[in-house]
Amino acid sequence: MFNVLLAHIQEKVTLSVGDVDLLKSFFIPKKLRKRQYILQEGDVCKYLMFVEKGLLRMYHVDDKGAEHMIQFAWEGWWMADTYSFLSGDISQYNIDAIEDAELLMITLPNFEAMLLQLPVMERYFRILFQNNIISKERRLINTISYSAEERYKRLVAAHPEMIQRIPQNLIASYLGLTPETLSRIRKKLIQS
Amino acid sequence: MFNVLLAHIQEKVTLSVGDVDLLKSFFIPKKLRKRQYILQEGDVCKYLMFVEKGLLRMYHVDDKGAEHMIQFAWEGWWMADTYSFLSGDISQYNIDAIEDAELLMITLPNFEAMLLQLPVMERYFRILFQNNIISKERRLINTISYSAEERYKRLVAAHPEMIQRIPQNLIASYLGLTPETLSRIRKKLIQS
DNA sequence: AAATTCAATTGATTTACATCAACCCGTTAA
DNA sequence: TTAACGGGTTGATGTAAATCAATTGAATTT
Repeated sequence: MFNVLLAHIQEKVTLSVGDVDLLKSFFIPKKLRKRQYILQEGDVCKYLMFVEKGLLRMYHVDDKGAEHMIQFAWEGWWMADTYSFLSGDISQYNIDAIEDAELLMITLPNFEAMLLQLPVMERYFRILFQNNIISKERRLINTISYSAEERYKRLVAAHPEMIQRIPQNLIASYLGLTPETLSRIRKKLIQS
Repeated sequence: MFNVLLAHIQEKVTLSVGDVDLLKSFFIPKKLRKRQYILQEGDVCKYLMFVEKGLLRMYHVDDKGAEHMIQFAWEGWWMADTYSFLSGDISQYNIDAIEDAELLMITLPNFEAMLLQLPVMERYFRILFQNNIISKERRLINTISYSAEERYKRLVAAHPEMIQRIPQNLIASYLGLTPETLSRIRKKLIQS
């Protein structure tokens, strides 16, 4: 159950055997069926979630009812509305499962306790957040600087796994496009 | 010289008098004139920079020579190409001064030494990076989900200081717009 | 104070992408 | 076995924002 999480942490920092047991005690395991919500707009995001298995998406629904994909997370990724989780304010976002999933979840009180009792986890999360900033920045540059076609090509180059695993209409939304536009772009790229 | 930085850190964590002296020793002060580069595309970002005074911008230049503003930083903000700084790879970005500036800079070796010698700074940077993720996520949602006019209105509401202090053509670029489009949006909003 | 550069505005035109609508295919389900 | 649904494609049309171009005004430099 904790295999993926422990591997992920031990890539970045060192844990003793005692640390591992203590660490595990802060988490709650949870299984999700495909299409099942774990966070809905208007609720507070009570957990930081690590994906042991499966695939999640976080998305925002705008005034016109259109969905905008913020993030995907599969094995080895964390997922949460960071702002809602840390502040306790209600979330603007939804999180649900694209594929059946197994999660390890931690509450804010447990997260804070964990950081105090296992100071090495401050380092783990600092590094994790660092990397997160880098990838968010990249994505932002891409959306601001490039055309739809270039954005898609860059995504294929940078994250081919995403293209394979995630339905095309969700990829379109992630790129800030309609499904029709992405379909036409792909057609054009295949032909040339 | 260290007033703004120390206040910023002590908002988030507690430093002893000894800590403060040690902390200061890791930083290099630097003054920048308006228009002066501190990072150019193709160079490695050697420093994490804290702005004590003045105003900086980080931007990306695309294939067609167009500039895209990634971030602004004034008193109390950190600035760097995080990826280049941490990885040592060359940067795709430029950083220069919009107004004369005074910086406190730290190298990667000193950054790492600081985190080891002052573990409380792990916490400070974890919190800093957390907040950074939240604001990057917000900006991304805005660019993906809203029209040009709505994006501008949301920026005015969220960061009125930015509108006052930063030239309009740079704001346009930050929003992913041409200066002409932003000018027309403003005209329309003033009239109504 | 003249000259040069930089920033903002306005108008005319173009274009990338969205929207609307119909249709197809494969899966799930009644 | 026939609906019903989700996901993808294709075509016709609309529109928000980009591009191109000219003008004015501010700010720097000489």
